[in-house]
Amino acid sequence: MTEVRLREASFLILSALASEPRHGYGIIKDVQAQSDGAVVLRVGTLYGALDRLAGEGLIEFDHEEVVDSRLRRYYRLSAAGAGRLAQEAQRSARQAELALSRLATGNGLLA
Amino acid sequence: MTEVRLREASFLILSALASEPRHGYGIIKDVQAQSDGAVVLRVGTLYGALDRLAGEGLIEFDHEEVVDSRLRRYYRLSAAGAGRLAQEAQRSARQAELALSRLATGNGLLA
DNA sequence: TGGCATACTTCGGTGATCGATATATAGTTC
DNA sequence: GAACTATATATCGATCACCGAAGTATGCCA
Repeated sequence: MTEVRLREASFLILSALASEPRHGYGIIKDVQAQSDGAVVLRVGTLYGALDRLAGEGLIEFDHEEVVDSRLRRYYRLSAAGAGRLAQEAQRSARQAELALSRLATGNGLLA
Repeated sequence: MTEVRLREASFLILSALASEPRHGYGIIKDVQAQSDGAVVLRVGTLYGALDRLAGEGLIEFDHEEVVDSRLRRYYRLSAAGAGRLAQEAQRSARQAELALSRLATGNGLLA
């Protein structure tokens, strides 16, 4: 376990890129849509995380394009990023399942 | 979204207490067992988190006992903590499921 | 006697995220 | 045409959860 765990924001960014390459603002919108508006990814978090994730090789620069005179910089998930995301998602799912089963096992804590 | 999200360590602590009241060292052991040894909760993280979670009303002091001349301070999950854990676990499970389904939708990223 | 497991305390460091500010274009509403 | 919202990226100081390490102490086992 020297491996550093993914924070939630990083997880959501990788998840956003798992469906298709997206640009920064598109990632923010996807994360918001993904969670029914519950999770708002801050720009300060996003652009910092994008640099870091690219540095770790989990995402890659895809291409740039200009739409309505505005630059869009697209990123895609790398193979390493996909593997990492899959691993984290499985771990996360196991933890969630365990927590829910423990809560359900009549300890009277849940109404 | 003013609500602060649970970090992984805090989630695992609440999950450990979801089955029964435990003392600090017992929580560390449970988290380790929960994850087949993959997640090691550090003592510095634990005792800090315990104070914080108690301050937020998510866990409560249960009782103290002395076993083999060593003090054990037990904590239990509060009703608020159980609700919060359930909510976080459901959100986490949804996110994990979505990420996995996106990865599986033939983007060629996963071998 | 030395080592390992148990058990809690404290505290400095780090880094991911927050929150705010900045710049710029396009479209909408009054 | 002024004001506002949405789109789009950049930057930077502050915060705080978590890490990592060291300390104190007891009991058990070889």
